[in-house]
Amino acid sequence: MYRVSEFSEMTGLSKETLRYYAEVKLLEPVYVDPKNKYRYYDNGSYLIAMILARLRTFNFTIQEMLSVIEDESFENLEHILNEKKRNIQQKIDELYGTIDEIDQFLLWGKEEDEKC
Amino acid sequence: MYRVSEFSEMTGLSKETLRYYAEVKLLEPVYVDPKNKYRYYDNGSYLIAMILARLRTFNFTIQEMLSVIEDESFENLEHILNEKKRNIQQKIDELYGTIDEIDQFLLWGKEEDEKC
DNA sequence: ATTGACCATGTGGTGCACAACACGGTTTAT
DNA sequence: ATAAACCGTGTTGTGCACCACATGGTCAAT
Repeated sequence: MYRVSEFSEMTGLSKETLRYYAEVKLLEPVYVDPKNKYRYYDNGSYLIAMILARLRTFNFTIQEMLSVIEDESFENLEHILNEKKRNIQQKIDELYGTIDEIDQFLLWGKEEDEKC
Repeated sequence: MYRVSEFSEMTGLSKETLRYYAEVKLLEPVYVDPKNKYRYYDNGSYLIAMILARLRTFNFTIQEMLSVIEDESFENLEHILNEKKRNIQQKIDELYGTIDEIDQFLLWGKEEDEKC
């Protein structure tokens, strides 16, 4: 059983982040001392925290992470990750589209120059 | 000289957006009636509003638009647009990086499966 | 003169994921 | 016992680009 400070160092998630994750039911402490209200985490928490930290680097939102966690067996994790990949690809396509638009705009500027 | 409502319809920028753009000195009305405080725009404003609307579709931030507008001759516009293109390309590269990371994570999951 | 459409200002809210306090209680080490 | 280190809650702030009021004044047409 680890207290927040220790768990924070173990996982790389700040105390505030841990508190927030508990608040949004993303990663709740396994035990809360009724006297202190001190929150305790264990090795199971650690495993989940590691996954969450990873998902965060994949730009997962809290909602998306919740959908991963709610499925305790992680059966859908692969599916969700593939969906995420498609989302990212879509963003990439949009960005390429923006580059195209900028190119057209630049081209339009040149044409105007020629007219003058 | 156009009043906000008319100018809003002409440009596709909402009244609130116009007000906000005036506040941040991005597009100020050419004339403000001292009695009314009514704000008036003209054809010059229209040209600038069109450019701003365009830049907005290119995901320009207010600060970036300001840097475009401050240079009244638009001499640096081409340069700024090219810089923007590089920024976008960088974001695209990052997103591809994220896809790679997800792929590695998925691969790691498969290896774990094999061990079991 | 009255009604409806227009205008301005000021304030608060939006979404996201926390960070940064302040305040007060608790635990641990000396 | 005392001080340092830790813990909790609650509240506010952050950045961005607006949107949505509420309030009160103004303009145009009838």
